[in-house]
Amino acid sequence: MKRGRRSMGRRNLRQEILTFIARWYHREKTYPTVREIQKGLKISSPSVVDYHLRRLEEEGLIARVGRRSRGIRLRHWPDGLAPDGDLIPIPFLGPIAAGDPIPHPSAEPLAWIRVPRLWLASGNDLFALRVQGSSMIDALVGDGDLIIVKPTSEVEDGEMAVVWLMDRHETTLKYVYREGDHIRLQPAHPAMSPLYVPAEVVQIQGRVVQVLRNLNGLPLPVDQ
Amino acid sequence: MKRGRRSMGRRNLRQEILTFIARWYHREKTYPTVREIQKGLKISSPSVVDYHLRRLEEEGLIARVGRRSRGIRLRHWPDGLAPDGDLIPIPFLGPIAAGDPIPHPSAEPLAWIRVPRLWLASGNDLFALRVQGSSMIDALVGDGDLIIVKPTSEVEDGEMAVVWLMDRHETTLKYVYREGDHIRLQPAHPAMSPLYVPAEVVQIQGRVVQVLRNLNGLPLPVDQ
DNA sequence: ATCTTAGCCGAACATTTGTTCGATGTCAAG
DNA sequence: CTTGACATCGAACAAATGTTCGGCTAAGAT
Repeated sequence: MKRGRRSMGRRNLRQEILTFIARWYHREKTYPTVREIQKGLKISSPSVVDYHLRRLEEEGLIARVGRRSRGIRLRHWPDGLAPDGDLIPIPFLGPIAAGDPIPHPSAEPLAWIRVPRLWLASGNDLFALRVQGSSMIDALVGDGDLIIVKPTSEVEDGEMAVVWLMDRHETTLKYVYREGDHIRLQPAHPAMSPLYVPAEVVQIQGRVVQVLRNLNGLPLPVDQ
Repeated sequence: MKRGRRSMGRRNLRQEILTFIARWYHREKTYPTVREIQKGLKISSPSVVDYHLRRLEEEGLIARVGRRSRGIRLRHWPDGLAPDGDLIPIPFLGPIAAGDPIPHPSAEPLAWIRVPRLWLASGNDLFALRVQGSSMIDALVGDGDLIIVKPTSEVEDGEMAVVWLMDRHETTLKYVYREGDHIRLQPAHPAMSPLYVPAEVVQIQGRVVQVLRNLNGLPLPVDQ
């Protein structure tokens, strides 16, 4: 942006128009007209707005739909103003208890849960499970909590993993630390002591990405 | 000159219009005009559409915004067609630790967190806090967790409340049960024993509606 | 200096769009 | 049959909206 134009206190109308459109969309659930932009930003003439809209369209930041009213569409949303619409559906694979292995990630989902995309770094192959019973309470996960898991067989030290202990036939949630040929499984609850087990008996099933607990009475909407 | 519309299968135009609007909104990210509805449903005149829109407005199913173009708004979405877009912004009021009282609900929010509306029954005056330290671990709430609170001074027996203990100057999260002139404060952790305190020292600050824990590395997006 | 370019301005034009109006059709209840 | 409600129809008006046009300004390039 080496536009010489900026020297004196010039307003950056292009940017203002973009965020105006985004904010309008949030408030009104629809896009503004040219003249609504004009009034909102105290611009003298609709032609000025049109002028900038054409530029923004050339830059690919917006699109315009024919001659229709409210024909502006945002293609790239200003920071922090991306529309709500960004929920990603995550397959819900069922309940999980200490005694059971987790369902295979490719299993047929029983339902879908929608989570704001912003909350999740790794978007792709996540799945959700509902914890049954109090067996995972040392991970601060209670009965009925929903956990979102990224399936993987490798985790970094210090990440919370879904672990299958082959010797005990047991699924638990623990922070994982490699220590030589053993693995330290550290409960999230600070008062609980860690478990040291040989690496061979530990099968990492996935990384716990998120824990959701709803005390509404409502279940987290794992349906339709 | 009579045209069409025999007494055979009367169409339910009201309903058709509603779902047409919803589908249009999904496809176009904006609401249709009267004439777009007319063409889409092959209605002969815009006045017919207007007629039904008025009725739908009387029934409270839609709202219309002045004389503006595309001024229709759906108030009740037909089944299954509600837009994903339904995140509600909740004010984030700051950190909370055992030693501190919670911020006043009307305080200036430090940030906003967006939560799917479906997850929350009581929509209106919720706010979010970030738990600091491990002092609330007997509520299965760890350091860094985000809790969403509905401010109220009354809770039902068995609901998890944000409690201010006046005698100890302490905030905790407990399940609350009234027992005579005492109150039983029950930790979520089943191994922990309950606390019995006189009703006078208990100040209910709110009801805990939701607990969110993110193990991504990312903080839960608590930004504008 | 002149030229060029991005940006601004006001007015006008051409559609699109919301809304009104009087008339007609349909059907069930009285 | 008559009546009244609900629904439809075509046409038109008036407001809104998208778009164009000629001219203007300021600043950098030549």
